[in-house]
Amino acid sequence: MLTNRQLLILQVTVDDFIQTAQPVGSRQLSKKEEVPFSPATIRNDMADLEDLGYLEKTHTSSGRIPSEKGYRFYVDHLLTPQLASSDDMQQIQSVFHERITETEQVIQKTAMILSELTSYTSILLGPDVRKHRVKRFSIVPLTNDSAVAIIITDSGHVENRLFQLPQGLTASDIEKMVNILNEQLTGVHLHELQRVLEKETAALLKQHIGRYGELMASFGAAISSPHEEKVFYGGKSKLLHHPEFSDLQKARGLITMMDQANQISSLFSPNQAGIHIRIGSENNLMEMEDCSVITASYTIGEEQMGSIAIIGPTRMDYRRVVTLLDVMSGDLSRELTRILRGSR
Amino acid sequence: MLTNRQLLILQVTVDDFIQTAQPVGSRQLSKKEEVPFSPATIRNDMADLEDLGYLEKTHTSSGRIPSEKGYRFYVDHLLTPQLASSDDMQQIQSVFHERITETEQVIQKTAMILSELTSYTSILLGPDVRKHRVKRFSIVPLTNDSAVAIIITDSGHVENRLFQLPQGLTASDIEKMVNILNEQLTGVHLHELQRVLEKETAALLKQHIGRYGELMASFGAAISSPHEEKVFYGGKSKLLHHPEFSDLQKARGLITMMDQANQISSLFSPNQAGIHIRIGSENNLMEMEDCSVITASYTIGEEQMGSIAIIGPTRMDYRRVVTLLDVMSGDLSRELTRILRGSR
DNA sequence: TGTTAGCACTCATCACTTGCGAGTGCTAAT
DNA sequence: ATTAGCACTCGCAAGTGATGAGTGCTAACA
Repeated sequence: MLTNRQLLILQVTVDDFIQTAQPVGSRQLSKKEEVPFSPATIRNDMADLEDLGYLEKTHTSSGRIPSEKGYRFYVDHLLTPQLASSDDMQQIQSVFHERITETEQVIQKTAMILSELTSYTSILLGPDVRKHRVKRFSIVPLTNDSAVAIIITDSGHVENRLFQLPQGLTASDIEKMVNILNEQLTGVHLHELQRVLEKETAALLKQHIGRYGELMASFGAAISSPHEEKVFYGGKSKLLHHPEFSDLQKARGLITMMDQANQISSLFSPNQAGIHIRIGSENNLMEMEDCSVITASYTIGEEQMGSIAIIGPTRMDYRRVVTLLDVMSGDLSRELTRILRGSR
Repeated sequence: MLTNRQLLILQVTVDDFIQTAQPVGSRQLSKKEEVPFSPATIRNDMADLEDLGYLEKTHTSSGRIPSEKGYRFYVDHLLTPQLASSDDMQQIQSVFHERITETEQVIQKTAMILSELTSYTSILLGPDVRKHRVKRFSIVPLTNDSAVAIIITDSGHVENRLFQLPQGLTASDIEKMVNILNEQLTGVHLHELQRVLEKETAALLKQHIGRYGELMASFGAAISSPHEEKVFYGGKSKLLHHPEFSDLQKARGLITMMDQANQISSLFSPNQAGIHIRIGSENNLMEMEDCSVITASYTIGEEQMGSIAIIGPTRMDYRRVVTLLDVMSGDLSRELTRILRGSR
């Protein structure tokens, strides 16, 4: 069990390192008002903390830096909550001042502001489309042999797909088809779409539509091609301004990773409410060794919709980021809910 | 006027520098088969080329590197055309093998392949939506007081906007409105939409729809909020692998620039057909001092739709990139045209 | 007259040394 | 239990010298 003094020293050490990015020495610490002990005393405690695995040295005679375990302890036990400054609050509110005409636009802007406020990189996972329900189907023929299928969801999201029309399909065929689709598929989850279409709706279509086989081949494929979560970034370059990435190797690795959307999703805990912190190797990604990820999620109504994350160096300002994320995810949820569930 | 030997030496120097990224010395050049002259002769010619501004030295006793003027001359006069390798052709074709269900998807994939083939960064400007014409309007109410407006263009592109519904608007009001919009606005260019809506359609709507004022305030704003060209990147991180950007400053500058979409458009010549090359400072952008941009454009039918660009170091493999861009832009145009204009 | 060999000179780069300073661990005194 | 003192460690920056690739110039050569 750690003594009070050890707790204090650990906290101050982490705080100091987060601010300066320099190894923290005992002399330096003892100068601070909060630490009324001599360098020697501090050294002893630091040595203990090192033995316990909370601190590390970069070389035999350097100051200490927090280990991953140190950060973990700091985050779990030493992080005192904090109110967002009114300045920050104002910035956050500004996202919602303009008239909202597109959900994506709001999310993109949220990403930007977050990265601006934190000086780290933000990632927003767009609404998980597969959870949305079909509100309306529509098919618009473009040429003799191609058309675009449009799905509007109850969340106001619009998906569209090109598909080929078989020769000789009439306008009334299409009208019939749209009617059937709307009757049968309204209210179905997008991820259920393919299943329901094949098992239930197919038979009905077959009865009423000419050239059923060809039509379903291209339409079915178009409709069920994956509905993906979009990924929005804010301030990709922000990370590069922190000293831990002045190593070109690491910088490259990070940028490359961010370009590969598939890796990104592994950074998000699968949809738990609340704020989660993953430190360094806890991300299970080589490129993220020196990074921490803090995630939150936003909701529409009661339903979990998407996630917000901030990526920063392990030496990031956890306290500030946690508060900002907390406020931001709350406001975003409230605003989206207001618009899309206002009154039914 | 340059002698034949000087032309040769300039060409070989640029070629060599493009390959090695190292200043080219006279001894080194004289070893090549294509250059049957002694180092001393080469030195004399190089000195002349330097006086003329085509070559530069990094320091008093280093080899020569091409100046911007040197690259410009090389690109304008010494670049012999080249056929794409069948390997490259195959890769390019692969973009179109899958069934195409979304234009954006094809463009995104094009961006990826291009950057993969060149090892530079590619930028594709999506279709310039403002040039498209309205094919169909649709409005889907979400809740009592919000709805989503959908515009389908003749190119199969779908735009959607959220807007507020005034209290007490009936379903039949909306139906009427959609009918009027479709009658009046079909065939109108998207960039003309706001004008036509205000000048011509507004009067008609006013006659038939209750709560006209409130409705038009939110609907009009939603519809006319900018229809932007989307920007697609391929291989943002690719640039960082070239030695000219091992300087963190420059790398940061580039990545930051790429995050600011508004700067990007300035890299594209305003919609000229054919292939254009801008070298270093010709881009009028500080961050791009050490970069060249090669642009081409793609069309749907006869109409200029969007642009393709490759960003590489000034020391980029111009010949290869030009051929690849040429082939790719042609294929992309052909494929998009086939799908969207197949038969009317 | 155009080309080439020879030579003195320049400059970046790398390995090596050295001094400095911040920091440590240990021991003995308080 | 805490602190002062001291010898020791190590990273870092500045300085040194050797190396080699490259140059400009001049004189010889075909």
